[in-house]
Amino acid sequence: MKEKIQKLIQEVLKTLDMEGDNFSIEHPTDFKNGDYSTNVAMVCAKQLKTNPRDLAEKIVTELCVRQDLTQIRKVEVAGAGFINFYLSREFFTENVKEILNKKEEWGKNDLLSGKKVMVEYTDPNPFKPFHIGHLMANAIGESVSRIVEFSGAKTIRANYQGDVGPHVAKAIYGILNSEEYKINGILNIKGTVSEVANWIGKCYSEGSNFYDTDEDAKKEIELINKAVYDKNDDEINKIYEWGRSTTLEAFEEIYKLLGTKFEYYFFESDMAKIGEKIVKESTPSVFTESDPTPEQAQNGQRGAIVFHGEEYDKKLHTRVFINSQGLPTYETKEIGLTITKFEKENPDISIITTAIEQAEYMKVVQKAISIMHPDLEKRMKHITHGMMKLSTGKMSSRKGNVITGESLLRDSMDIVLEKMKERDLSEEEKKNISEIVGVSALKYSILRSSLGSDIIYDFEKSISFDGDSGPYLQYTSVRANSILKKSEGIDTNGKNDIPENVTDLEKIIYKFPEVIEYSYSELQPHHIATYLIELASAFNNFYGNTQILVEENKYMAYHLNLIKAFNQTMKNGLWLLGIEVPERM
RNA sequence: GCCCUUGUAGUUCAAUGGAUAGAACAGCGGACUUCUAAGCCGUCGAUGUAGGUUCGAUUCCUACCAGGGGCACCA
Repeated sequence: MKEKIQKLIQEVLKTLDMEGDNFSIEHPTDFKNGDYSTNVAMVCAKQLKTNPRDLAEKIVTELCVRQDLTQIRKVEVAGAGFINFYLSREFFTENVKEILNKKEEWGKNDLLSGKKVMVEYTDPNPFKPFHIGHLMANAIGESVSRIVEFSGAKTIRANYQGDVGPHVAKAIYGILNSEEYKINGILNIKGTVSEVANWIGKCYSEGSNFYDTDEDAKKEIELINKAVYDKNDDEINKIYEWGRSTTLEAFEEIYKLLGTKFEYYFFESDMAKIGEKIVKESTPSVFTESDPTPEQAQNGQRGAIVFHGEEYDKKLHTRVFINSQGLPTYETKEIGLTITKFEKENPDISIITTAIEQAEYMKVVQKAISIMHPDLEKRMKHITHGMMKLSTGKMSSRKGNVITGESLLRDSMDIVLEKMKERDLSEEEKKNISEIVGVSALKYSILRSSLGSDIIYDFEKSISFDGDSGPYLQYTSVRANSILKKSEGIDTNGKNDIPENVTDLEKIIYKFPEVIEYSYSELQPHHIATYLIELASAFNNFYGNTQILVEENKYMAYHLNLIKAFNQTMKNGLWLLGIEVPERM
């Protein structure tokens, strides 16, 4: 429709002997001002030095003599010179039909058709807890993956995990010094995968404490680190393999709960070597070896291999890629990872999701890569998330543990279960619903605001499910489902009239595809979240003020179709946020 | 010190240079013996400060104030 109006205006401009393509067509915030609105007269009036309102009148007159104004009921000049378009009843009726036909396809676009997009997100580290930041990255990455998919791309989901490095050695040190291990080795560690993974996470933080406070422990951890790398100690190898696979398995359980499935798992241990080779080959052309400090020189060390970002863009800075001990840093691994992705899948776009602290660093790394491969510069995108802060200020979960991503999820689910106590549902059903709704409460809290900003997670409010929340959206859909189910046996013969008035609900539903396009172009899932709240609110208003399943409702057939169309839109929209809709709740 | 980023209602968030700055929560006030009240309706209430560009600025530019992040061998 937007394209159609745009074309119409351009034709009119031509007949009026004017030019201009920098005008915009948008939806007025208030329905009173029409369904579409353009500022073309205001933009053009300046060049012509005429009054914008007069010009607008002229354009409208010209528009109205045209034959192809189907689906437009009225065109009007308003305000400072806006031209407002009012869509006809037929347009909205057709739109409902279109949605019922398209079903899961409703809202898709072809902005990326034939393209391949790789999205990397979550990136937890084996041996460390899956914390809240990983939860955020997962929610965002999954949503972005789906938005990209809805735009016609083949989406490839990737996860990048740090399976070597000091954190692993700290965890192993913690395990070696734990009571449980001392008694009977790792076989003595009992519990579910998730419990064992939590225990390993605890060993990590204990090991980490020792590293910071105890010189002997620090030395020992450095030896373990080397042993992990060299694989020359049987006992350490055994613990390493066991710990790595246990924590990875625990992550999989969380992904399942969250509704994510990765095609690729990349590991730092593999990327280090690849990156190192690339960096060394590009020294000194891209990277430079800095002079060693006097201290380093005394130890017989060389300078670090660095990249001077500021030489290419003064907003960038210098970063070390290979340190003076000859070890590759994270930057180098990132290069290895990026190049590996392009070699394996050659995606048209490669999106990475990380915490916002990495924003400046990533710019430098991506600059270094684009100097070696100029064609990749425009294909790499980095999106970030802020920190999740808990408004209550509490740092431990209901069960008294440190708040990990998983404990936050479990708490959400527990509260939902509690709320459903009174509902007439089986225990099995309640459990399933509490999982879906608990995940939704969290995901929505993360996705409702724009990327990069911190999120204040209010336990009480987010789980209260009022208003601006995931469960509110789900509940709205469940109500729609419920009425559709009840209507199944009802005969709608003689109730096929189409109402003359168009509801706000219909005026919102048809915008869905535009919202997705916009959300994709900005890589911002929150536009969808905002839209769905508006949609749900319009539905609840309709539902609350319309008696549908009553004998005297002669619009029943249309109303039921409208509800179906709403429900399809809500379902597709929630899918884009990675949220499922329960049958009942 | 330099670079990036954010300041919107009591609180948590929206707003592709457009019309009367939109929600939710909290507060206050309603309706319903109707299809799920986790709902609906009404009401109170906000653009950090000072300039500039523009027909029009929450949005762009400059300065200041206040938060967050980053700036060489961590990830």
